[in-house]
Amino acid sequence: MKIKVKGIENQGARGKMDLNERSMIVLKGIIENYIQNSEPIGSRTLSKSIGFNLSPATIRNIMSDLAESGFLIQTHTSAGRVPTDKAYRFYVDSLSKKPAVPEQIKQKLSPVSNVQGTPVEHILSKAVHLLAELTKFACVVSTPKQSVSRLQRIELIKINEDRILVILVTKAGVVRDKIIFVKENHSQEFLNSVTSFLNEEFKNHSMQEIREGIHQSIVSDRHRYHDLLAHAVRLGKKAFELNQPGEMFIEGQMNLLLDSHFHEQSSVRSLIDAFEQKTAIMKILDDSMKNKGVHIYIGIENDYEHLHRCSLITASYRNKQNVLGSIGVVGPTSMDYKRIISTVDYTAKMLSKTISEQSYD
Amino acid sequence: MKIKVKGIENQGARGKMDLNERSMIVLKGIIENYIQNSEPIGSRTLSKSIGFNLSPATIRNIMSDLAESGFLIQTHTSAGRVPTDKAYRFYVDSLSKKPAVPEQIKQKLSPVSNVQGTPVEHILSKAVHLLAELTKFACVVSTPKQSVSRLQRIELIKINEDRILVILVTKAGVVRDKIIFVKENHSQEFLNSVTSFLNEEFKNHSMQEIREGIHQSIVSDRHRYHDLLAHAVRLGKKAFELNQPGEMFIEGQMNLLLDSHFHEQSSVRSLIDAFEQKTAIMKILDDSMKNKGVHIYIGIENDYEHLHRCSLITASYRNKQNVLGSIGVVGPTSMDYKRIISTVDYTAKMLSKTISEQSYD
DNA sequence: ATTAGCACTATTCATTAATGAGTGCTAATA
DNA sequence: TATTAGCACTCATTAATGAATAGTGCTAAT
Repeated sequence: MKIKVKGIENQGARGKMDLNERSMIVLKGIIENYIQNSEPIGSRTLSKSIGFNLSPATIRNIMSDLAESGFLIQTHTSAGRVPTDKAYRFYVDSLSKKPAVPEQIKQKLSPVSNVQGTPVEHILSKAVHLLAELTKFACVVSTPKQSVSRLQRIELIKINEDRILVILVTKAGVVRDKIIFVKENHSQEFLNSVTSFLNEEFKNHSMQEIREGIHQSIVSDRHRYHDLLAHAVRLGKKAFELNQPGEMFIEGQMNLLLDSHFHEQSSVRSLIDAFEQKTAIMKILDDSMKNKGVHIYIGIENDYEHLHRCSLITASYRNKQNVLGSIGVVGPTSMDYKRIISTVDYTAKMLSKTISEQSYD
Repeated sequence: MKIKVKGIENQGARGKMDLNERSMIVLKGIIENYIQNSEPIGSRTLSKSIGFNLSPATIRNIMSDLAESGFLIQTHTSAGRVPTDKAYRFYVDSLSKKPAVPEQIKQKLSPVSNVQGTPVEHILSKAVHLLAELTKFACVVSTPKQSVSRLQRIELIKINEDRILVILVTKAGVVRDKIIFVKENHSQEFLNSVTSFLNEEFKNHSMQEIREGIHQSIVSDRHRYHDLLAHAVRLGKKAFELNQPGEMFIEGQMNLLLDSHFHEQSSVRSLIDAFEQKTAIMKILDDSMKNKGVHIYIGIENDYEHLHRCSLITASYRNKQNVLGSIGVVGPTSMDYKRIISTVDYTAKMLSKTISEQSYD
């Protein structure tokens, strides 16, 4: 991932820098210009706009080298050169890790924290909405993962002879419900016993732990409960089964189709597919939950082919205990990385703060 | 809304029909062709495609009349004519109210009914997803209205000294949660008393009724409860306050931008705006809940200016007791009304059936 | 009342030429 | 030896032109 330059080691007239560094400047110049204007810049214009005193011809040589080592490509013979994914990768790696967040953006995102007693889903959807408005790209957020979140409370409510409504409240403040079907006709009183047993036993444990431990935990308590026990095992098992796939909110998809980089028929189809299937983007969001900080997936780095012309900037959000989910931006590879990275980072932090305050601890 | 024709009353050679009826046939022909091909049809081609033996010249005269009475417009002097909103209105009004649903569509929608124990939101999102896939337009569905749905159960769960989690379960199978903030530090036991009081008092009542009646109902019971009462009033009031705006799921927005009718810059902007704001579409969905059956809003008939180039086809869905919400399609005014109407109608019915089965009765 | 025929109009498409941005190479330069 | 000026070349974009086409409107004949 290092820049490769033709093997000339001479220090230039201005002493300070070798060729290597100089070509980095040129590359950066090209990238930033392309990000701004979405069109290739010529050697002449670049030679003026760049701080250095370099003639167009020299820049042409450098550009030629950069093209050879895979940082630039030409769409046709006499067109300017355009950055490749490799170039963007170099660019974002060279950015200082913590870009400042403009005050204006902070202002616009402030409504996220202004949510007394709203369900987590609403906070998420507000956040992703604002993010889309700010970035003018498509934005996604995954809802808190059930498996890692810890149990605050479980309720079993009898619906009729064979149906029980299960409500799971997690520490993260997420309420999940589902219906389970049973063969025996339990009374609500009986369900209440089971409920308090399950609450007592499993409060503060993660869903994952509960699913894994429910059998043995109950078995070890066998002498305490009798008839209750067998049923509690059965009900609990069903209740804690997670059968809901992770959800995802999407906003601003239409912004993408407006973007000049996706004007071709084929790109549009790809995008529609990517957002219709959801699984690919979901996987990336899941992946980004593994490590802290902002994650950047540039073009071809995405496993999913339909996203090869996109970059994704994601960051996980969390409460005090756990990483819960991820929020991110999907845009063209030529997006303004500085701005988007800082915005996503800030949004994720706001989200974490807000949700932590709402969490049930 | 009647067709206006130049006042010639003579019965033609083929006897059966006067001019009025004949021009209707012509109009219908133009509309159906335009729906199919998205481009104006000429008098010559139309004269062949139409069943009648009418010369192009005659058709031109008729078209001229239709244009004069506002059913057709010309984009430029020598172009074919294109149907106006008025024409589409005539067209859908002339359709038999119950078009058949193709078996293929029924097949594709069958997954909607295949949902053991899934929350209503998931059913809705699956339905709207499939509808978008089928119609290739943008589709929307509103979540069940809180106000009309009847209470199945309320739960009050203590979170900490000043926060209580309220869970409302409605007969429709919707679970809503929110946190309320209180000044007094109630024990969970106390909350349990309040809970069972509220459940006993208000089960099977609509949220609307509860909100209106909570005061007097409790007052009339004053002699039964003492300290409990004052608090129950306070808590209940907060608990049943609806502070969540109606939600809406959207799918397939991107399909619209692919459509040739929205290729102009300005149309695209309008669409993005309409889907970003949501309120306008939400209002239409709400409106369509008032009456049974399929509702059709054509172009200019929509109050919201940004939707003037769209038609909306909506239908409400319900459980056994109440109308809950609406599902609909947003497409160009030149959509294939026959197909879309029957598809939306069928989807709404499937949805009603599925949700009724899941409802808690 | 209907229709054939013709003049008229506007779009669309392909062709052409002019323009211009940008590169690659070579020879001159510091 | 690195840099630069100069020039030829390529390719895309644009505008202008003209032919072909689809369609109407009107008038006169049926």
